[in-house]
Amino acid sequence: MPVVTKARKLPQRSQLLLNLWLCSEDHRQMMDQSLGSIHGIAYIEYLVLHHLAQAPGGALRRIDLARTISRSASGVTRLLRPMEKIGLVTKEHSERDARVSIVALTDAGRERLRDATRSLNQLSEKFTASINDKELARVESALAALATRPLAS
Amino acid sequence: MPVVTKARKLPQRSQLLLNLWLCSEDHRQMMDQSLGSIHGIAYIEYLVLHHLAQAPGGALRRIDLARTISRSASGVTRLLRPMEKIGLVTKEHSERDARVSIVALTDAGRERLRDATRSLNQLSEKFTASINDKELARVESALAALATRPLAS
DNA sequence: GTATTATTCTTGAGTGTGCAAGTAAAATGC
DNA sequence: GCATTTTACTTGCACACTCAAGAATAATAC
Repeated sequence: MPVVTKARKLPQRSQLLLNLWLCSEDHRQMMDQSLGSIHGIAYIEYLVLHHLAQAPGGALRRIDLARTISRSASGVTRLLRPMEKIGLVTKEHSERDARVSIVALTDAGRERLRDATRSLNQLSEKFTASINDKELARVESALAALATRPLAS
Repeated sequence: MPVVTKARKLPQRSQLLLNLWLCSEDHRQMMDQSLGSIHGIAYIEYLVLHHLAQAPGGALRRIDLARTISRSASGVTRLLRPMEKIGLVTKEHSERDARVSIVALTDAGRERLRDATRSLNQLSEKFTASINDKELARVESALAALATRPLAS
């Protein structure tokens, strides 16, 4: 007689994190495709433009950018290369520290960001249409609690 | 005089999705590292084992597995190869349809899943320690609403 | 039954990512 | 000042993933 091990459900917290992951993956794929086909940039590239625009002077050290978007330093190097090539950002040198190189938003980058933001907002509206503002606020605060670092709001 | 464009904050819903993504990425990286160092499997491999265990008979068609874990068919082919090699799963043929190949959990796979689940639960507890059960339930229902397909609970 | 279309899976090519190692420069210790 | 350590960045390598194309089989149309 074969031993049948009953498949068990996971505890609520494990299941929640699994669902968080799957849901976020689906959302990212959708955003990647939409932003890619409409504006020619990936979601992660949008994130770069956005964070640069938020930074004073529209510029950041590469290492700070890397931490902000949860990528490695080498990841940032390779991510920025094509963005420099098409003129969305430029590479500048720090006068104080010869090790650091600064990545700065160009006018073209600012324009692309503005256009892409319109699409992003529409897509986000659509994607979150099923939950109301009250629920939204709750999820927002729960996410902030979960995060291992301060989140923008 | 230089034109200064004021950096604007994003609408709440766009910002929420951005935060959801970042939070989920951090969580995934943490899980990957922990499960990898302790049990030698990636988070995505854990997900495979888990879904196989949930399926009747501990087996699934590759294409169904792919949809469940939000990966492409080719992604599943390459993901399963090393797992077959170390004996966590086996490849079987369908008698009804010669096109499909079935992936089935082995005893070793079941055992690895059981061990890894213990770690996963501990990690999940720790990761979600900052929110209480009530908030947890709210996030759970919000996630279910956001998802484009039914989520397990 | 035969032709056409759809489905399942695998493979090749291209892309994106991290890690480890290497380079250069700054900071620290003495 | 000089040696050591730390920091910022880039590059080589390995790996995971997708898409497009191809092979085999099933389903559908007629």
